Amino acid sequence: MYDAFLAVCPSRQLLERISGKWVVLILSALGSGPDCTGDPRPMRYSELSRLLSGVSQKMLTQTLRALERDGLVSRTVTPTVPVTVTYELTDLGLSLHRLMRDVKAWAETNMDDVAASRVTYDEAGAR
Amino acid sequence: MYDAFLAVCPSRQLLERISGKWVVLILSALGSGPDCTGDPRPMRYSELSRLLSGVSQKMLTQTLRALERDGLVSRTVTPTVPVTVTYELTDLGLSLHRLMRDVKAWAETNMDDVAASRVTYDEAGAR
DNA sequence: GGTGTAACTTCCCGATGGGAAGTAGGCACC
DNA sequence: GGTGCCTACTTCCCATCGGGAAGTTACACC
Repeated sequence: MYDAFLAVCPSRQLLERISGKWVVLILSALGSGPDCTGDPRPMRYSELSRLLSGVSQKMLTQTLRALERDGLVSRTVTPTVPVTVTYELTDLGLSLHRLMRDVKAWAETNMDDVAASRVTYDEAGAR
Repeated sequence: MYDAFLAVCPSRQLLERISGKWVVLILSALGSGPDCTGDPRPMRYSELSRLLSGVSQKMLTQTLRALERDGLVSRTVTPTVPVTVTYELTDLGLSLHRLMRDVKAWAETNMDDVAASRVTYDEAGAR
Protein backbone atom coordinates (compact mmCIF):
# COMPACT_ATOMS: atom_id res chain seq x y z
CA MET A 1 0.00 0.00 0.00
CA TYR A 2 2.54 2.60 1.12
CA ASP A 3 6.11 2.61 -0.16
CA ALA A 4 8.72 4.85 1.44
CA PHE A 5 10.99 4.49 -1.59
CA LEU A 6 8.62 6.81 -3.44
CA ALA A 7 9.25 10.49 -2.79
CA VAL A 8 5.57 11.34 -3.01
CA CYS A 9 4.35 8.62 -0.65
CA PRO A 10 3.15 9.90 2.75
CA SER A 11 5.20 7.17 4.43
CA ARG A 12 8.33 8.84 3.04
CA GLN A 13 7.50 12.01 4.99
CA LEU A 14 6.83 9.93 8.07
CA LEU A 15 10.18 8.20 7.64
CA GLU A 16 11.89 11.59 7.39
CA ARG A 17 10.17 12.60 10.60
CA ILE A 18 11.14 9.54 12.64
CA SER A 19 14.66 9.24 11.26
CA GLY A 20 16.77 11.77 13.07
CA LYS A 21 18.99 11.62 16.09
CA TRP A 22 16.70 13.49 18.46
CA VAL A 23 13.70 11.31 17.68
CA VAL A 24 15.77 8.18 18.26
CA LEU A 25 17.13 9.53 21.54
CA ILE A 26 13.84 10.89 22.86
CA LEU A 27 11.92 7.72 22.10
CA SER A 28 14.71 5.62 23.58
CA ALA A 29 14.74 7.72 26.71
CA LEU A 30 10.99 7.73 27.26
CA GLY A 31 10.87 3.97 27.10
CA SER A 32 13.16 3.51 30.06
CA GLY A 33 15.56 5.08 32.50
CA PRO A 34 18.90 6.68 31.72
CA ASP A 35 20.46 3.27 31.15
CA CYS A 36 17.63 2.39 28.82
CA THR A 37 16.90 -0.87 30.60
CA GLY A 38 13.80 -0.09 32.61
CA ASP A 39 10.12 0.03 31.73
CA PRO A 40 8.48 2.89 29.86
CA ARG A 41 7.67 5.79 32.14
CA PRO A 42 6.68 9.42 31.85
CA MET A 43 9.48 11.94 31.97
CA ARG A 44 9.57 15.67 32.60
CA TYR A 45 10.80 18.18 30.07
CA SER A 46 13.70 19.12 32.30
CA GLU A 47 14.57 15.48 32.88
CA LEU A 48 14.76 14.82 29.15
CA SER A 49 16.77 17.98 28.72
CA ARG A 50 19.30 16.75 31.23
CA LEU A 51 19.46 13.18 29.92
CA LEU A 52 19.90 14.07 26.25
CA SER A 53 23.07 16.04 26.63
CA GLY A 54 23.61 18.59 23.89
CA VAL A 55 19.99 18.99 22.89
CA SER A 56 18.89 22.60 22.52
CA GLN A 57 15.65 23.67 24.16
CA LYS A 58 14.36 24.61 20.74
CA MET A 59 14.97 21.18 19.22
CA LEU A 60 13.63 19.35 22.28
CA THR A 61 10.40 21.33 22.25
CA GLN A 62 10.08 21.10 18.48
CA THR A 63 10.70 17.36 18.34
CA LEU A 64 8.36 16.62 21.24
CA ARG A 65 5.61 18.66 19.57
CA ALA A 66 6.03 16.73 16.34
CA LEU A 67 5.93 13.42 18.19
CA GLU A 68 2.82 14.55 20.03
CA ARG A 69 1.13 15.58 16.80
CA ASP A 70 1.95 12.20 15.30
CA GLY A 71 0.44 10.44 18.30
CA LEU A 72 3.69 8.91 19.54
CA VAL A 73 3.86 10.73 22.86
CA SER A 74 1.27 12.38 25.07
CA ARG A 75 1.88 15.71 26.80
CA THR A 76 0.48 16.36 30.26
CA VAL A 77 0.58 19.71 32.05
CA THR A 78 0.32 19.61 35.84
CA PRO A 79 -0.51 23.00 37.39
CA THR A 80 2.06 22.86 40.15
CA VAL A 81 4.29 25.81 40.65
CA PRO A 82 6.17 26.19 38.50
CA VAL A 83 4.19 24.13 36.01
CA THR A 84 5.29 20.55 35.43
CA VAL A 85 5.05 19.08 31.95
CA THR A 86 5.45 15.35 31.48
CA TYR A 87 5.75 13.33 28.29
CA GLU A 88 4.76 9.70 28.01
CA LEU A 89 4.81 7.14 25.22
CA THR A 90 1.48 6.19 23.69
CA ASP A 91 0.89 2.61 22.53
CA LEU A 92 1.91 3.68 19.05
CA GLY A 93 5.02 5.35 20.40
CA LEU A 94 5.85 2.25 22.39
CA SER A 95 5.89 0.14 19.24
CA LEU A 96 8.41 2.51 17.67
CA HIS A 97 10.35 2.80 20.90
CA ARG A 98 11.41 -0.84 20.64
CA LEU A 99 12.96 -0.20 17.23
CA MET A 100 14.62 3.03 18.30
CA ARG A 101 16.12 1.44 21.37
CA ASP A 102 17.59 -1.25 19.14
CA VAL A 103 19.07 1.38 16.83
CA LYS A 104 20.66 3.19 19.75
CA ALA A 105 21.94 -0.11 21.14
CA TRP A 106 23.33 -1.04 17.70
CA ALA A 107 25.35 2.17 17.60
CA GLU A 108 26.75 1.48 21.04
CA THR A 109 27.63 -2.18 20.50
CA ASN A 110 29.10 -1.73 17.02
CA MET A 111 31.03 1.45 17.71
CA ASP A 112 34.36 -0.36 17.92
CA ASP A 113 33.93 -2.15 14.60
CA VAL A 114 32.97 1.08 12.87
CA ALA A 115 35.88 2.97 14.40
CA ALA A 116 38.27 0.26 13.20
CA SER A 117 36.80 0.43 9.72
CA ARG A 118 37.25 4.19 9.62
CA VAL A 119 40.91 3.92 10.49
CA THR A 120 41.46 1.38 7.72
CA TYR A 121 39.53 3.50 5.20
CA ASP A 122 41.37 6.69 6.06
CA GLU A 123 44.77 5.01 5.90
CA ALA A 124 43.97 3.57 2.48
CA GLY A 125 42.89 7.01 1.27
CA ALA A 126 46.11 8.64 2.49
CA ARG A 127 48.16 6.37 0.24
CA MET B 1 30.74 1.26 27.90
CA TYR B 2 29.35 3.62 25.26
CA ASP B 3 26.30 5.78 25.87
CA ALA B 4 24.66 7.64 23.00
CA PHE B 5 22.85 9.93 25.46
CA LEU B 6 26.19 11.66 26.07
CA ALA B 7 27.03 14.30 23.48
CA VAL B 8 30.74 13.55 23.68
CA CYS B 9 30.42 9.77 23.30
CA PRO B 10 31.60 8.42 19.92
CA SER B 11 28.43 6.34 19.72
CA ARG B 12 26.46 9.60 19.61
CA GLN B 13 28.27 10.59 16.40
CA LEU B 14 27.62 7.12 15.00
CA LEU B 15 23.94 7.45 15.86
CA GLU B 16 23.81 10.80 14.07
CA ARG B 17 25.38 9.15 11.06
CA ILE B 18 22.99 6.20 10.84
CA SER B 19 19.86 8.13 11.72
CA GLY B 20 18.78 9.92 8.61
CA LYS B 21 16.32 9.11 5.88
CA TRP B 22 18.88 8.31 3.19
CA VAL B 23 20.78 5.87 5.36
CA VAL B 24 17.55 4.10 6.26
CA LEU B 25 16.46 3.92 2.63
CA ILE B 26 19.84 2.88 1.23
CA LEU B 27 20.36 0.13 3.78
CA SER B 28 16.79 -1.06 3.30
CA ALA B 29 17.25 -1.14 -0.45
CA LEU B 30 20.56 -2.97 -0.44
CA GLY B 31 19.15 -5.71 1.69
CA SER B 32 16.50 -6.68 -0.82
CA GLY B 33 14.65 -5.81 -3.97
CA PRO B 34 12.37 -2.83 -4.57
CA ASP B 35 9.64 -4.45 -2.48
CA CYS B 36 12.14 -5.04 0.29
CA THR B 37 11.23 -8.71 0.59
CA GLY B 38 14.13 -10.46 -1.13
CA ASP B 39 17.60 -11.40 -0.01
CA PRO B 40 20.49 -8.97 0.25
CA ARG B 41 22.15 -8.36 -3.08
CA PRO B 42 24.59 -5.93 -4.64
CA MET B 43 23.09 -2.97 -6.44
CA ARG B 44 24.49 -0.51 -8.92
CA TYR B 45 24.70 3.21 -8.28
CA SER B 46 22.19 3.91 -11.02
CA GLU B 47 19.84 1.26 -9.70
CA LEU B 48 19.85 2.82 -6.24
CA SER B 49 19.39 6.23 -7.79
CA ARG B 50 16.27 5.03 -9.59
CA LEU B 51 14.83 3.13 -6.62
CA LEU B 52 15.26 5.92 -4.07
CA SER B 53 13.16 8.49 -5.83
CA GLY B 54 14.04 12.05 -4.95
CA VAL B 55 17.62 11.40 -3.87
CA SER B 56 20.15 13.83 -5.34
CA GLN B 57 23.33 12.41 -6.86
CA LYS B 58 25.29 14.40 -4.32
CA MET B 59 23.50 12.91 -1.32
CA LEU B 60 23.58 9.39 -2.74
CA THR B 61 27.32 9.53 -3.33
CA GLN B 62 27.99 11.23 -0.03
CA THR B 63 25.89 8.79 1.99
CA LEU B 64 27.35 5.73 0.24
CA ARG B 65 30.87 7.01 0.91
CA ALA B 66 30.11 7.46 4.58
CA LEU B 67 28.61 3.98 4.79
CA GLU B 68 31.65 2.56 3.06
CA ARG B 69 34.01 4.34 5.43
CA ASP B 70 32.05 2.98 8.37
CA GLY B 71 32.32 -0.54 6.98
CA LEU B 72 28.61 -1.02 6.34
CA VAL B 73 28.79 -1.35 2.58
CA SER B 74 31.53 -2.36 0.18
CA ARG B 75 32.13 -0.55 -3.09
CA THR B 76 33.24 -2.45 -6.17
CA VAL B 77 34.33 -0.83 -9.41
CA THR B 78 34.11 -2.98 -12.55
CA PRO B 79 36.10 -1.52 -15.45
CA THR B 80 33.45 -1.93 -18.10
CA VAL B 81 32.65 1.04 -20.24
CA PRO B 82 31.27 3.14 -18.85
CA VAL B 83 32.43 1.94 -15.45
CA THR B 84 30.06 -0.06 -13.31
CA VAL B 85 30.04 0.55 -9.58
CA THR B 86 28.20 -1.83 -7.29
CA TYR B 87 27.48 -1.52 -3.59
CA GLU B 88 26.91 -4.47 -1.31
CA LEU B 89 26.14 -4.88 2.37
CA THR B 90 28.95 -6.13 4.58
CA ASP B 91 28.15 -8.41 7.50
CA LEU B 92 28.12 -5.36 9.73
CA GLY B 93 25.81 -3.56 7.32
CA LEU B 94 23.54 -6.58 7.19
CA SER B 95 23.04 -6.45 10.95
CA LEU B 96 21.94 -2.83 10.69
CA HIS B 97 19.90 -3.52 7.59
CA ARG B 98 17.48 -5.65 9.59
CA LEU B 99 16.77 -2.73 11.92
CA MET B 100 16.47 -0.22 9.10
CA ARG B 101 14.07 -2.43 7.19
CA ASP B 102 11.91 -2.62 10.29
CA VAL B 103 11.95 1.16 10.66
CA LYS B 104 10.90 1.61 7.04
CA ALA B 105 8.20 -1.04 7.48
CA TRP B 106 7.01 0.67 10.68
CA ALA B 107 6.52 3.94 8.81
CA GLU B 108 4.54 2.18 6.11
CA THR B 109 2.32 0.11 8.40
CA ASN B 110 1.59 2.90 10.90
CA MET B 111 1.09 5.69 8.39
CA ASP B 112 -2.69 5.61 8.75
CA ASP B 113 -2.63 5.86 12.54
CA VAL B 114 -0.20 8.77 12.41
CA ALA B 115 -2.26 10.56 9.75
CA ALA B 116 -5.36 10.17 11.90
CA SER B 117 -3.54 11.53 14.93
CA ARG B 118 -2.38 14.56 12.94
CA VAL B 119 -5.91 15.39 11.90
CA THR B 120 -7.10 15.20 15.51
CA TYR B 121 -4.18 17.32 16.74
CA ASP B 122 -4.64 20.00 14.09
CA GLU B 123 -8.37 20.21 14.70
CA ALA B 124 -7.83 20.64 18.42
CA GLY B 125 -5.29 23.37 17.74
CA ALA B 126 -7.68 25.24 15.45
CA ARG B 127 -10.19 25.59 18.27
C1' DG C 1 36.06 14.58 -34.15
C1' DG C 2 31.46 14.45 -32.20
C1' DT C 3 28.21 11.89 -29.28
C1' DG C 4 26.66 9.01 -25.46
C1' DT C 5 26.71 6.98 -20.86
C1' DA C 6 27.90 5.98 -15.73
C1' DA C 7 29.41 7.81 -11.84
C1' DC C 8 30.60 11.27 -9.79
C1' DT C 9 32.00 16.57 -8.43
C1' DT C 10 31.33 21.42 -7.95
C1' DC C 11 28.75 25.57 -7.29
C1' DC C 12 24.97 28.21 -5.67
C1' DC C 13 21.14 29.04 -2.84
C1' DG C 14 17.28 28.17 0.21
C1' DA C 15 16.10 25.42 4.31
C1' DT C 16 17.37 23.63 8.73
C1' DG C 17 19.56 23.23 13.27
C1' DG C 18 22.25 25.26 17.19
C1' DG C 19 23.16 29.09 20.67
C1' DA C 20 21.78 32.53 23.26
C1' DA C 21 18.72 35.65 24.91
C1' DG C 22 13.92 36.88 25.86
C1' DT C 23 9.01 35.59 27.72
C1' DA C 24 5.00 34.12 30.92
C1' DG C 25 3.17 33.45 35.21
C1' DG C 26 2.93 32.29 39.85
C1' DC C 27 5.01 32.26 44.39
C1' DA C 28 8.48 33.34 47.91
C1' DC C 29 11.41 36.34 50.19
C1' DC C 30 12.55 40.72 52.27
C1' DG D 1 4.84 45.38 47.00
C1' DG D 2 8.63 45.01 44.23
C1' DT D 3 12.38 42.01 43.08
C1' DG D 4 13.83 37.59 41.93
C1' DC D 5 13.50 32.72 40.67
C1' DC D 6 11.81 28.64 38.47
C1' DT D 7 10.01 25.71 34.46
C1' DA D 8 8.90 25.45 30.02
C1' DC D 9 8.98 27.42 26.27
C1' DT D 10 9.71 31.15 22.06
C1' DT D 11 12.30 34.18 19.14
C1' DC D 12 16.24 35.84 16.68
C1' DC D 13 20.48 35.31 14.35
C1' DC D 14 23.86 32.84 12.06
C1' DA D 15 26.51 28.74 10.44
C1' DT D 16 25.93 24.46 8.40
C1' DC D 17 23.53 21.27 5.46
C1' DG D 18 20.78 19.46 1.63
C1' DG D 19 18.73 19.97 -3.09
C1' DG D 20 19.21 21.30 -8.10
C1' DA D 21 21.64 21.77 -11.92
C1' DA D 22 25.56 22.04 -14.56
C1' DG D 23 30.34 20.46 -15.29
C1' DT D 24 33.92 16.42 -15.46
C1' DT D 25 36.25 12.07 -16.78
C1' DA D 26 37.05 8.10 -19.45
C1' DC D 27 36.32 5.29 -23.26
C1' DA D 28 33.75 3.22 -27.14
C1' DC D 29 31.03 3.80 -31.13
C1' DC D 30 29.77 6.29 -35.40
